[in-house]
Amino acid sequence: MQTRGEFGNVDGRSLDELAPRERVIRTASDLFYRLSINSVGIDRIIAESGVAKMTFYKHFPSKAALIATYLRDTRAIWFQMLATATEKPGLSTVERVLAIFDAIDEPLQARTFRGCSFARGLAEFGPEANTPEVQATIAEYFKELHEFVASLIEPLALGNPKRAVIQILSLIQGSFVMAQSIPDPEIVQANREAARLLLENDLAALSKRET
Amino acid sequence: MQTRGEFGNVDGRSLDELAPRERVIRTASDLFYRLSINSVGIDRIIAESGVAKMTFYKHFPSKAALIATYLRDTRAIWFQMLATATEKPGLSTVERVLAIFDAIDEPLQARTFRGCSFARGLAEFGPEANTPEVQATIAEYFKELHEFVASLIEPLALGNPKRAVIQILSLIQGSFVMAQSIPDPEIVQANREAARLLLENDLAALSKRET
DNA sequence: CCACAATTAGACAGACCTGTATGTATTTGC
DNA sequence: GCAAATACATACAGGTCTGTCTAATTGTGG
Repeated sequence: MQTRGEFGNVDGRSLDELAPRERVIRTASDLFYRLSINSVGIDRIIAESGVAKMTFYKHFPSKAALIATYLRDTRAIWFQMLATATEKPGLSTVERVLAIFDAIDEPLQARTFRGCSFARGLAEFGPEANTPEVQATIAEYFKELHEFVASLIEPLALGNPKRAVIQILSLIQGSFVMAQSIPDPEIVQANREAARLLLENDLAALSKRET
Repeated sequence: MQTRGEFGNVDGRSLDELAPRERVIRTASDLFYRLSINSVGIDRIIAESGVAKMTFYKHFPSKAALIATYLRDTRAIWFQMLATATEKPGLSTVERVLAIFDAIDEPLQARTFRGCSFARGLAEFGPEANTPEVQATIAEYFKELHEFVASLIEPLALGNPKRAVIQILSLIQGSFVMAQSIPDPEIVQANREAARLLLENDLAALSKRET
C-alpha cells in the first residue's frame, strides 16, 4: 500500500481503480515524500502511476503545479488531523494543545516518517528558487499553522501569547526534525511535557498577578 | 563577500587569492546553502569558482565527495562556535546551555539564514538515497550534536537527562525551522526562556526530592 | 452503433547533468 | 632556468530532465 505524506494514505483504494489524475497525485506524493521532490522526475512518476505523459500534462501544466498540488493536499490532510485531534469535546485549552503532540506521537515513530513536508520543501525551494507557486504554498502553510496555534491558545489569555506560540511551534517542528535524525520513542512525549510545563507556568504567573 | 553555511565566512580572504580546492569548497558551500544541494550542478560550481573541470575532479572524486566535504566543514565551524560559546569561564551549567541560544540568536535573524544545513541535507538525502558518504556525514552530525548537549547537561545530574536533551535539541532545531519559515526577532529568545524554565524546573524537582 | 472525449504509447527536442578525454598554459621546486 | 606538477580551456560521451508532438486505442453518452 502506498503512503501519502507524513500521515499515511487517506482511503485504502488501490492505485489502478482510481482516475488518472488521482493516480498521479498519489504516486507523486509517495515518491516526493520518500525521496525528495527534486530527485524524482516526471518520467518516474508517469511510469509508476501507469499514466501516459500527455495525460499527465493534460491535468498538470507543469511539474511545479503538481508539486503545489501535492503540498496543498498534504496541508489539507494535516490540518484535518489537527482539527479532529484538538476539537474533541470536553478538552481544556491546554489539553487541546497537548492533543497535537498526542496525535503526532505514533506517526513520528513510524519507520516511514521523513519529517515535515513543508520544512523539507523549504530546504529545496528556498527564497532564491524560481517556483513562485511552490514557495507561496509553503509560506501559506507556515502562516496557517502559526495562526492555528495562536487561535488555539487564545482563550488562555496569556500575558505573552506570541512567545508561547513560538515555543509550541518550535517544539512541534523540533519533534519532526528529531524524529528523523535521532529516532527515540520518547521524543514527542518529552516535548509534550515541555509544552505542558511552559503553558502551566505561564498560567500560574497569570493567576499570581491577579491576586 | 561570500557566506559559508549558517554562520558566515571564516576568514575574509577573497576567492581568487585562494588555492583551487579551497575556491571550489567556498563556492560550493555558498551555492549549496543558498539554493540546496541537488539544484546546484558541478558546472555552475566550476564556473563560479573559476576552476577547470579537470582540476575539480583531481581534488574531488565525485560530486558526493564535495558534498561530504561541505558538510564536514560546516560541522566543524558549527561545533567550533558551540565550543567557544559554551566554554566561557565562569558560566554555570545552565548558563552554558543558554549560551547556545545566545550564540545562534543573531545568525538566525540574518537575512541570509536558510536553516540547518544538516536538516536540509536530510531532506535531500534521506534513507532511500544512494549516497552513503553524504548520509553518513549527516548522521554523524546529529549524533555528535546529541552527545554534545548530553555531556553539557551531565553535571546537572538530572533525574531524566535524556528527556532534557530531547527538549533542548528540539528547541534548537525548532528555532532553525521557525527562523526561516516565520521570521520573528524573538524566536530564539523565546526558546531560550523555554530551555531555562525546563532546566530550572528539573533542578527544583531534584532539590525537592533531596529534602 | 457511432461520435467524441479521454487515455495510451512512444518518439523527439533542447537543455542540463556527471564525469572523461585531449591538449595547452602556468606555476612551482630545485 | 628547467623539469615536473598543477591548472587551464574546451569538447565530448552517455544519461536524465521537462515538456511537446503524432497517432493509435479505449471508454462513454446519446
